[in-house]
Amino acid sequence: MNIGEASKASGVSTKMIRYYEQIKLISPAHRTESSYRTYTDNDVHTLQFIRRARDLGFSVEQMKALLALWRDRSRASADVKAIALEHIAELERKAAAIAAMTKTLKHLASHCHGDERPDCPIIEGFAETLGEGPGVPSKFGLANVV
Amino acid sequence: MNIGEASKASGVSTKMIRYYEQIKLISPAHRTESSYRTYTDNDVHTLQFIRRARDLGFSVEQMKALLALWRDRSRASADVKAIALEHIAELERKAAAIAAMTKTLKHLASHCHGDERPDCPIIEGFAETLGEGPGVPSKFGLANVV
DNA sequence: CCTTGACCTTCCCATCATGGGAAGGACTAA
DNA sequence: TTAGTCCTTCCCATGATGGGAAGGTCAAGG
Repeated sequence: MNIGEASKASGVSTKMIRYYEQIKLISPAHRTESSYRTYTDNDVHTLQFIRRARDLGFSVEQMKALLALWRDRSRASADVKAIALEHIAELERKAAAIAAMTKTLKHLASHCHGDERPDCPIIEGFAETLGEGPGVPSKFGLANVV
Repeated sequence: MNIGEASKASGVSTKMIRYYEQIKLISPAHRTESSYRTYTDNDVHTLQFIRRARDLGFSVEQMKALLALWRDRSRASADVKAIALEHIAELERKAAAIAAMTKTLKHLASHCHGDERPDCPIIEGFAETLGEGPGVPSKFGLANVV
């Protein structure tokens, strides 16, 4: 089948299928004489696998590892579980960061009248020095999580 | 003061200060004769404002709006609150998406022995057709949230 | 047989916020 | 004066995704 049909069958856009091929997440599709990509049911199966992993938030790198483990029938289930647990930890870290932001914002918002008057604890909270000193010089601040 | 000092004082990297100037989030810094950027305490205050808003997950666009409201002493607190509430809603949407992924993954992982044996419900869960049909053709799948 | 429309191809660009690094100029302390 | 640290601009990379242009291919219907 053509790339469009494979896309519909797998739920992965044609753009992404070509991209996944380019970055070698999947092997190059067979081509017709006129260089159209063709896909087998097996290829679609792989694409579905990718879509499900992606929908669970796995990165391309993690999916590469998962695909390799999927194909390796003799691998230990512990190998798969390790990737999953690591990803769960990552998700929980992000959830915690989001929860912290939400909590702070809700706190500020709850003290804001939200009417026509100008005084607003939210914006004052951003403006006031809260004794934090120099900010976290981290490569990955809270913002990257959102 | 120079950009390096302003960076340390505000917690915003020099790279980002220049970037924020470029995209007009902040106004162009004054320059010395040798075209070094110089910053006043007031400029640093603005940068701190930006850093705090950023740490709470606001986008550059939202920060533009917040800065304008900050400077406008006659604006209604409702205007600020609206932005904050919208952002809270966005954060909660992301938190929900992450929670859904985490739940699914934990469920799969809990049924995986995690030993040397090859059978693994996690990877089988990705591989099996679960009757989902064509995937969500959305521009923004779950994955974008992470 | 030819046209039309839907598909396919590759290539380049944009997103968002951030950092890396190179090449070269400016300043400061010894 | 020299060494070292700062500054400047410019270009490139990230990750996963989409948009769109320019042009080739294919199938159905007149």
